[in-house]
Amino acid sequence: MEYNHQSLEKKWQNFWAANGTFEPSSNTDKPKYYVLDMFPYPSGAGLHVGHPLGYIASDIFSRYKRLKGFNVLHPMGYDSFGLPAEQYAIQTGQHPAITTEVNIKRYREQLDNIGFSFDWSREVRTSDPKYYKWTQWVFMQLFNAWYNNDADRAESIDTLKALFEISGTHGINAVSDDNVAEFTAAQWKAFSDEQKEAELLKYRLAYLRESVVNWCASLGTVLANDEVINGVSERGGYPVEQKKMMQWSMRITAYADRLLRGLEGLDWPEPLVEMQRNWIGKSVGATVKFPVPELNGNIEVFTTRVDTVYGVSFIVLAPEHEWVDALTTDDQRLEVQQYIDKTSKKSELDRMADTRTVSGAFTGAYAKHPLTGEKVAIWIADYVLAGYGTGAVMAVPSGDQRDYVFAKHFGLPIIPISDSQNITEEADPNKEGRYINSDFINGMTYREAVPVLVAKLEALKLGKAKVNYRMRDAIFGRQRYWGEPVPVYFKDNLPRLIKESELPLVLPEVNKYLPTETGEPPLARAENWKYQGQFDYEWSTMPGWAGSSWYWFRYMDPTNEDVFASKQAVDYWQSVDLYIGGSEHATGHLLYSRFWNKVLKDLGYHEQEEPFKKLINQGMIQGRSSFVYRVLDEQGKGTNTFVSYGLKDQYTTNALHVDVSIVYHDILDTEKFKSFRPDFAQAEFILEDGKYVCGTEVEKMSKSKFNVVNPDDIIESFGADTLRLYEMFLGPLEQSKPWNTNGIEGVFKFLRKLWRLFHGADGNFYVSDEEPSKAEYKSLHKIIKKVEDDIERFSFNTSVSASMICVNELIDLKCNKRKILQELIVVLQPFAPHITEELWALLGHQPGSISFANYPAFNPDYLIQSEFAYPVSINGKMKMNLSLALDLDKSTVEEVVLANADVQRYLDGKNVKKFIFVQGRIINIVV
RNA sequence: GCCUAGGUGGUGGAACUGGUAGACACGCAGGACUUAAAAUCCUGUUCCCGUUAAGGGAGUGCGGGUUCGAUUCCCGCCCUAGGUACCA
Repeated sequence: MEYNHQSLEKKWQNFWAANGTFEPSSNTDKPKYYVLDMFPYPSGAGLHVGHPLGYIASDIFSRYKRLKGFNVLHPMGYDSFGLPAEQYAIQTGQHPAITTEVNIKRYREQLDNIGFSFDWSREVRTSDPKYYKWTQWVFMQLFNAWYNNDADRAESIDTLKALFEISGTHGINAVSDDNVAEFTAAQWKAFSDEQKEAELLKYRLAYLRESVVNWCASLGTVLANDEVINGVSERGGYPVEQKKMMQWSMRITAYADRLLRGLEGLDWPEPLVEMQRNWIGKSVGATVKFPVPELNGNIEVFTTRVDTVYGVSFIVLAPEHEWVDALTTDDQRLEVQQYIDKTSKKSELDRMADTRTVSGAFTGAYAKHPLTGEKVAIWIADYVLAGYGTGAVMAVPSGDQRDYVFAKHFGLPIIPISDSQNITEEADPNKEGRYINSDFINGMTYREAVPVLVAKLEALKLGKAKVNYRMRDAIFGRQRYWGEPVPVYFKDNLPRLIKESELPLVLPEVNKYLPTETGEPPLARAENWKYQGQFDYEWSTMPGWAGSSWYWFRYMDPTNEDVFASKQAVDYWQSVDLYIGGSEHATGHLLYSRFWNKVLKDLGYHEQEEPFKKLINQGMIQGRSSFVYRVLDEQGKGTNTFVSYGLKDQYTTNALHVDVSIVYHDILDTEKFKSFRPDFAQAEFILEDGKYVCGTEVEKMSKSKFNVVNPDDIIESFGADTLRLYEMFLGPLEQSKPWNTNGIEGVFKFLRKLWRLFHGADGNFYVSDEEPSKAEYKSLHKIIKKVEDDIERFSFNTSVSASMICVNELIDLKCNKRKILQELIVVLQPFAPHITEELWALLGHQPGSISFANYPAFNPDYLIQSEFAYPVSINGKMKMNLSLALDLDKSTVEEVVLANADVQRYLDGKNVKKFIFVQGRIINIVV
């Protein structure tokens, strides 16, 4: 029988599904291993060939781990709440649940074709009420928690209430809103229920408060910072403006430092760790207060260079700073007001694009320098951001380039503060010299000055050491329909949780998926949707990241109706050992997941500080578009003639995308092209060498560019095993690369050769029971070692190459020996599961048992010593590698050395006096 | 600007801690089989010189350095991709 991938692959996919082959055993002594993929949003376009890249890699690793004796959890599901389904609903009136269901079905079919070892019995969908019941439950845990800085962990809100009962706010060290009240235990007890709730809300990890948000009018919703790219929405690219709104937020800033520290122990790609570090943006410095006698208060600034405080020659406030109005003198009022008007009109984009122009306005007011007592002018300028630090900076023109430019532009003093500064052209922020013009720190170095200054400011109560973070609390509400309802109702204008027993709070039906006429979110349209028939529910829904911020727990125990996952399951599976997904989630999903994981840990639901131990970012697969060149006539109109790529420069042409499915090795199938579009039916071609050559370009895969390659088509022609191997063979997993079907025949041939190795010319299966030769064992054990090493370091492209070499060698040796092939197919099983299952069964093993066979043990004795290169030193210092010459068993050590040209050259005729051996190897040569 | 990754044949890419650069595959060229084509198999394929060959020279973005030996390590520069940006 010839290699028939179509029947063979279907057969095994059905077998695996029918037998639940990949459900991990619940009762086992095997060590556990949890392999997770970032679950997809099921979009209407279906999968293209780029989507499964990471899934194939994780599947190879999962299968490999099973062969290595692990109890592997490898689940899959759908992140099925999201904007596209809702946009579609708005346009068509179709309920998003229906669209989602259809899309999921299509995804599932496509995924099934590839032969993954997912345990589908554990599938989760974030839009399923049985699932989002627990997303709502997690929200409740966050609502019912506060962050105790002294314990450095979240605690139940009940412990905070208890502390208030005993001593009021005295001694509380919590992460909270800025505007918390101070009160005694007696005052607390005297508070009304509403007052207490209002106060507690300022401490909860999930809280409601008025905040400046990224409002996207086109999408009709607010967006988190990571959903805004360059001032426009990540989805759709619509403009985003700043707006004050009552919003649900998550107090992720409470975890800033733990999120930062936790990065150190993770086996994650360095760029990704770096991205999270930058996002958290820790800066260590100090706050300094500049008294303003007129207002009977202080302007507080944050600085990382408190040592430059004597170089302060003015203060700059953000135009939005709350004191600007009160500070501005009557003389300056007009100018200040004009400046504020001007900057507030600038969009976020303009403000960023325009970083070169210096602008600002003087308020007319002065503050007192905290140490010298001198008058310091107060300015406003839009280079100071209201949202970072205190929204005010102390300007040190000699040490900060922006302050320098500003001072030069407005003619403000520039005070040098260090004997090593050169400030004739620009600011000089170096920390090398000793201070000048700096009163009591004159002559000190940077290291000496900082602690003394901080101590002095603290003694004066005009400053203290402070750590600042760039990360903001995460906005949690979305004014959209297709998301988890927030399990909250309003009583006396204050949010209250519904009871746990009332979960899930099911998404109500609405007549339209748009905001109401009064601008309320779509959920406000739901009729008779009131808690206990009288209280309004929260109308905003949770953001897209809610459901994905804890889903790895649900896979551990997906059908449990009593808890999000049983204690037993959580204790067993612990956390994800290997997580594979794209790096685009660096500052969104991966940060929020770590946050929720830590909260759930603090509240005692599990014991893992981090959810994902090892992370791999697979690269993106781009499309490779093909072009034809239409000749234009003298009026610039398109003719019916198309010129081949190599000759196009002789004509005036315009390039048109042509469907990649009618192009083979960049040669256009001109007949198919004629039926590609009706107006091409009469097309004529100017050929080169009798062929029409297409131009190519690497672009994003998209329908409009006709460069989408559907995995189903590849599987139809070449099979799932070929697709899997080829995706891996394409290059390093982490690297982004364009899809190019051109090379796929190479791996297809490889599988066919493997098949033919077991089959005689008559097409019958045939293996020999003869004892394999030394050379045959060598081939086998080379691949065992190579593939094992490569899988462990996720170098799948090289393991595929090694497999090809091995099969070629066995073909040259005409080896069809049972002992060799049996182990070879186990090694190949993770990559090409279908063909190997078939061969395994043909060898007489129980069907399906290959998935849990033992990975063959590597035996170094089968390899000659030359395979082990090792370094050798000469006279104890020089290192060289003797791998080349040790091939011959008969060689004496002298012969070995003399056979190596490099060694000879180095020895340069000198006599070898002595060889130093350790464990039968030369490690040193003395001359 | 800053951070991170990378730059190797016609193409995708190998070379794991410095040790025969270009594995493996695609493509291309030639050959076998065939009336022919497809499929399959075999041979060759970094570039330059050498009629073939033997042989020689150059070569991993550019310029230096360390080393017996550098794609690999160090210094300076150029380019590409991703991230980030008045963050005080």
